[in-house]
Amino acid sequence: MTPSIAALRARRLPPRWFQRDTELVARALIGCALVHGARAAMIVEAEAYLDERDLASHARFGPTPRNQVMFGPGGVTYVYLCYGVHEMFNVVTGAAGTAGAVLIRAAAPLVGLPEPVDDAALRGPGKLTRALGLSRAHDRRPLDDDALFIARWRRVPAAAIARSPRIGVAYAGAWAARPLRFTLAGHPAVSGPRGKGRG
DNA sequence: CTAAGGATTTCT
DNA sequence: GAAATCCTTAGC
Repeated sequence: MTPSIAALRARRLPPRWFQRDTELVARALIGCALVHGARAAMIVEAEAYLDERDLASHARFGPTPRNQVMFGPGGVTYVYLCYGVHEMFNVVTGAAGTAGAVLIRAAAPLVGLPEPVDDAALRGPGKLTRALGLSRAHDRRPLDDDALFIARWRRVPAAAIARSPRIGVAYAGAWAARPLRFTLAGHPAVSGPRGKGRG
């Protein structure tokens, strides 16, 4: 079943939707559609990155030129380059003055993706941004934009969502173990460990 | 397993 | 300024 971009636009989530607790938003993003231009994909994996206390978060050093948007109000993008190679797409969360963002790590193809499309095409944060045509050019953009937004799509029951430690943050001490990664359990597009379920 | 790759942040 | 670090991926 493939939705139209127009139908997704009608279901667009407003800025206020993102201006809530980061962990709550990360979980609620599973099953939503990330839309850029004519391309859309269903989010199946997302990680919460919290405020200054979270030693895995970019916010851990306080506001800097790069991460400053994390300290503003939710509902805007935060895109940065990692390992000199990969663009990482995040959504800023929470109220102004409280740092927080959610990293979108994997999605399942919905519409408009360049062929061939398979589950691996958007599995992993770097591949996801490449497939959707997102880059740092899209940093700090409002998410209620006509061409870049997130829409309510599939309703996901609580039992279908798995929690696990975040990927690639082993340096963060005790924070590395916290279950701030949310996945659609067993979905083939989820990167790394796929959580509970048959897979 | 490791190299690539460029920017960010923290050090001297 | 210099050096270490980094929310990864593809390719030996």
